[in-house]
Amino acid sequence: MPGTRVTIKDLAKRMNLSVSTISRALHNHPSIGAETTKEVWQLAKQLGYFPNSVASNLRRRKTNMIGVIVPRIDITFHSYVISGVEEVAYKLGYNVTIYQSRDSLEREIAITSILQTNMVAGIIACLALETQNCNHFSRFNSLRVPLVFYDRVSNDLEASKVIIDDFDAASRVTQHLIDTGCRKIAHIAGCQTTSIFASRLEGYKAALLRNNLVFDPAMVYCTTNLTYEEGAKGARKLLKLPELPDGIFCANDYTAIGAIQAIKKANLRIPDDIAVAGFSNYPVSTIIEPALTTIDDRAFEMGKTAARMLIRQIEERDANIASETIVLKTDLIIRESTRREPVRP
Amino acid sequence: MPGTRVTIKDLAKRMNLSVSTISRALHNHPSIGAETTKEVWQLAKQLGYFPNSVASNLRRRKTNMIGVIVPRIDITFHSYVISGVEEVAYKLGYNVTIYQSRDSLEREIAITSILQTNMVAGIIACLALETQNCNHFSRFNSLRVPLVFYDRVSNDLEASKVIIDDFDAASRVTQHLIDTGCRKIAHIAGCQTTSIFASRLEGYKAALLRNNLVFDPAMVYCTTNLTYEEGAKGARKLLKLPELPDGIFCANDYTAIGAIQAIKKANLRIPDDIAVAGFSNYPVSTIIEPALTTIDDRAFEMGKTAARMLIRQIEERDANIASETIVLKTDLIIRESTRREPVRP
DNA sequence: CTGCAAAAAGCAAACGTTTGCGTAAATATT
DNA sequence: AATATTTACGCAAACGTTTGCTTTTTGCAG
Repeated sequence: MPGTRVTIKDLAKRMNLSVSTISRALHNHPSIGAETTKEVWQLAKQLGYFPNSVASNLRRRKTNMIGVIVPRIDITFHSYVISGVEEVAYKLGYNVTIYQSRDSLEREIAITSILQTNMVAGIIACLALETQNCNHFSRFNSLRVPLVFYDRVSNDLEASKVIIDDFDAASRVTQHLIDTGCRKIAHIAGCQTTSIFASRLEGYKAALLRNNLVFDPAMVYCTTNLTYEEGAKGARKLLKLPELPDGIFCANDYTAIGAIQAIKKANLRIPDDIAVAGFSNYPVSTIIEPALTTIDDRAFEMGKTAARMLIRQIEERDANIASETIVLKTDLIIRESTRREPVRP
Repeated sequence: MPGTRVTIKDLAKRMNLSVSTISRALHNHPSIGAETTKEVWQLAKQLGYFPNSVASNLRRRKTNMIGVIVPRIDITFHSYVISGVEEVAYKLGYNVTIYQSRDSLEREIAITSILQTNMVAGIIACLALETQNCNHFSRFNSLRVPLVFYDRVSNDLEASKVIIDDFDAASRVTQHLIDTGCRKIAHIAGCQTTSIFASRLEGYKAALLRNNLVFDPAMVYCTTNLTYEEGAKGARKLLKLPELPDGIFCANDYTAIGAIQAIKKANLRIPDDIAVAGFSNYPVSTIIEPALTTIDDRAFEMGKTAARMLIRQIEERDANIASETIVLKTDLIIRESTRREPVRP
């Protein structure tokens, strides 16, 4: 950034003061006279002085940059999280720099190096699907850079987490399906090496067992990426089963919507023939017909919480805070896709 | 970032070389012996050395940080743009820092100050709705920080732009509606102080006139924020007109979807009674029923283009590139919401 | 051996702040 | 009036790199 930037030195020369005095004045340090301080501020404004934060960062040996690693920015969930992070970061004087792992472990590792090089003050991350172990994050422990995971978290690493109770949420959705009369409930599941998706499967299982329903592995369709297409594919497969399911719990809203479209194309009624529930409460879940029953996963809230937690850890680093885990409450949002009419005789 | 970071000095001491030699070796400078260079790299890896980019940035007087200002991250369009920006920035060795103006001028101004303080290498921005004049961006001209606007751009400022031809796109959609037999076409318009939305209105008008259809101001419903709710509200209002429209062109997909839902609630058929077209080609436009005819605005492409353009300007700054404008091609995507059956006799 | 060019490495300043410590003048305390 | 205290400011080093210039070392022809 060339072009002639005005620096503290320029102000010092102009006022016949030392740079240290200027610096202190600009920070309203008490040891500088009120009059002087005022004049410095005036001149600074007049000359269009802007502090150079990279110099400041170097000297102070810390930045106020928060590094965020998301799988993909353009997935609704993550864009909401980022929005929340940016919101609180901005208010507390932090900057946010963003990287997409695109669910690639290799890229995630490269990003951690970049973050270290850039001296970020703290990190918020959602693990890539490919990521099994988190050695590449462990360096931040020794560097004393706080680290907060959200949603897809690591258990083999000392770090803070903001999550929802996927097991509980999944179990509640499933229970809801049972309550509306479903007896043969299928599940379109996410990548089972990722704990949140494994938990959703477990929650589903638990609800079945709790209600004395059999758990049939054939009723579970596993996908790696939870897209519309995968949802539709899963539904088509489930519809070919000898015994048709009367309810489907999908691991996210995208697959649920794909499933709904496939089911409608097969000329089956939702929810009368098959009830469908999703997970995340994306805006699109109110657009699809019938509107989708789903779990609100509090994405924006999750971003804000992660940022607040991280910043607290950054600022109280001396206090040596133990890592903490926050579990956000989720809401079951009931809409038409599971609102079964009482069967007419 | 305390914790003991290993620096160039540490390497120098360990190898009995000067820091300058180490620095040059790490940059594979030819004036350092091949053997030495190799050993330096080895030791660096062994000791876990990572360059400190803030020191480097200070010395080189430039960063490789690209500042991005978006109205909101969680709007589909912008999240795609950001994704594109991040994608090319990552590949070319740049970092991306993101700020939301939330369509507030005040906040946008504050953000420009932050960016200056942070010595960003270049800026990509989409103007806030509130922004009428761009004085707060002009400082980057004198600082010689390249600036690329996308989508909502400023005309009263020397800066590069990546846009689509809103007038042309709108005119094509409207023509399409006319071609399918619509004769009384309404328009749900965006904030008219924003040029892209004004252009869309103009394009709509132009298509009408070109086809000898009257332009009726009563057929235009203006909104400030193009939300689902506003779309529904606009549609309800249009449905109360003495003469019902037989087609509606909406300034974006959100309003189009709101309109579709309102029209369906009013028990009118789409497209038979009223055809509806949107703008942006959000994923949700394939979810709504009937699927929405719309303009693909190439959001991801726009982000990539803006980033490439910006980085070129950053790196060829000496060349003193004049600001340039790139107009991306748009596609008219025809779906069920305008696909009228030939009227049966 | 000498001289000389090329190769390899070192010196030291600079980037713009921050900050511990020191000091002079102004004020307060006996 | 002499000492102690406070107030207001300056000095200079440091943060970790980069880089123009200088110096040393090496290789080699004369």
